[in-house]
Amino acid sequence: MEPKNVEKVTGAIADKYRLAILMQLAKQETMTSSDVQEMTGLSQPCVSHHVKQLTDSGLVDTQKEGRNVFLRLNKQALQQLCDFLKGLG
Amino acid sequence: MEPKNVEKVTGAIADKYRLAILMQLAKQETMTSSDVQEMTGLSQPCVSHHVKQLTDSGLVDTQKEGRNVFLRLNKQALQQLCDFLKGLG
DNA sequence: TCGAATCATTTAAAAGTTTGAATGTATTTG
DNA sequence: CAAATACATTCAAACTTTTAAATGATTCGA
Repeated sequence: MEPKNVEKVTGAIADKYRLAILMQLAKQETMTSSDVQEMTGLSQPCVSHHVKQLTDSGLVDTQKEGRNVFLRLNKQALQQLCDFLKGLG
Repeated sequence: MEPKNVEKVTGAIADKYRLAILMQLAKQETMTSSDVQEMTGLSQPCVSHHVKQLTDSGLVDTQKEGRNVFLRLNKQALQQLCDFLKGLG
């Protein structure tokens, strides 16, 4: 993984709410933006913004079905970050 | 590693200059703040600020010798972050 | 001891992030 | 079709981070 991408991915993780989303997706496989809204208590536009950061970073994939957007962890992206960190240590 | 700490550590990584410092420490074992200043071209106070973020996060240990501060990667902290990420994926 | 070197802190400006209200689009339900 | 639901986008305010100038402390060398 390129440093520029590491910067982006770690930046995506480095937020209370986004980390909570990632942790929930680790337990739960998928959730919708509405689920996130309920879980966090954030406004819908704010959730939309956080979800965008997660998808832009590659950590989360989305799949639109009807009105809903389903989020899913991208385990490969996580693995790639892990590999980069191992390369450092 | 606690989520709160993950947030802090990933936040410490998520910067161009701080990531460059970490990558250099992966190659070079130790460097001083002056070395960082030279490497990055940043002002001395700015370097001091970034180094503080890295040490506060636990990713970097410092050792003062005379006028110099020697930086060193904390591999255990890196490993702990890695373990957390593995737990997600 | 004097001057230079290394680093920390304070302060303030510039840049970036986070947030929600308002609004818009698309989809489902009655 | 009208109303409701799910989500995106635009905008502006609040907040945080990044940056360097100014200053101060400590250490080393001549």
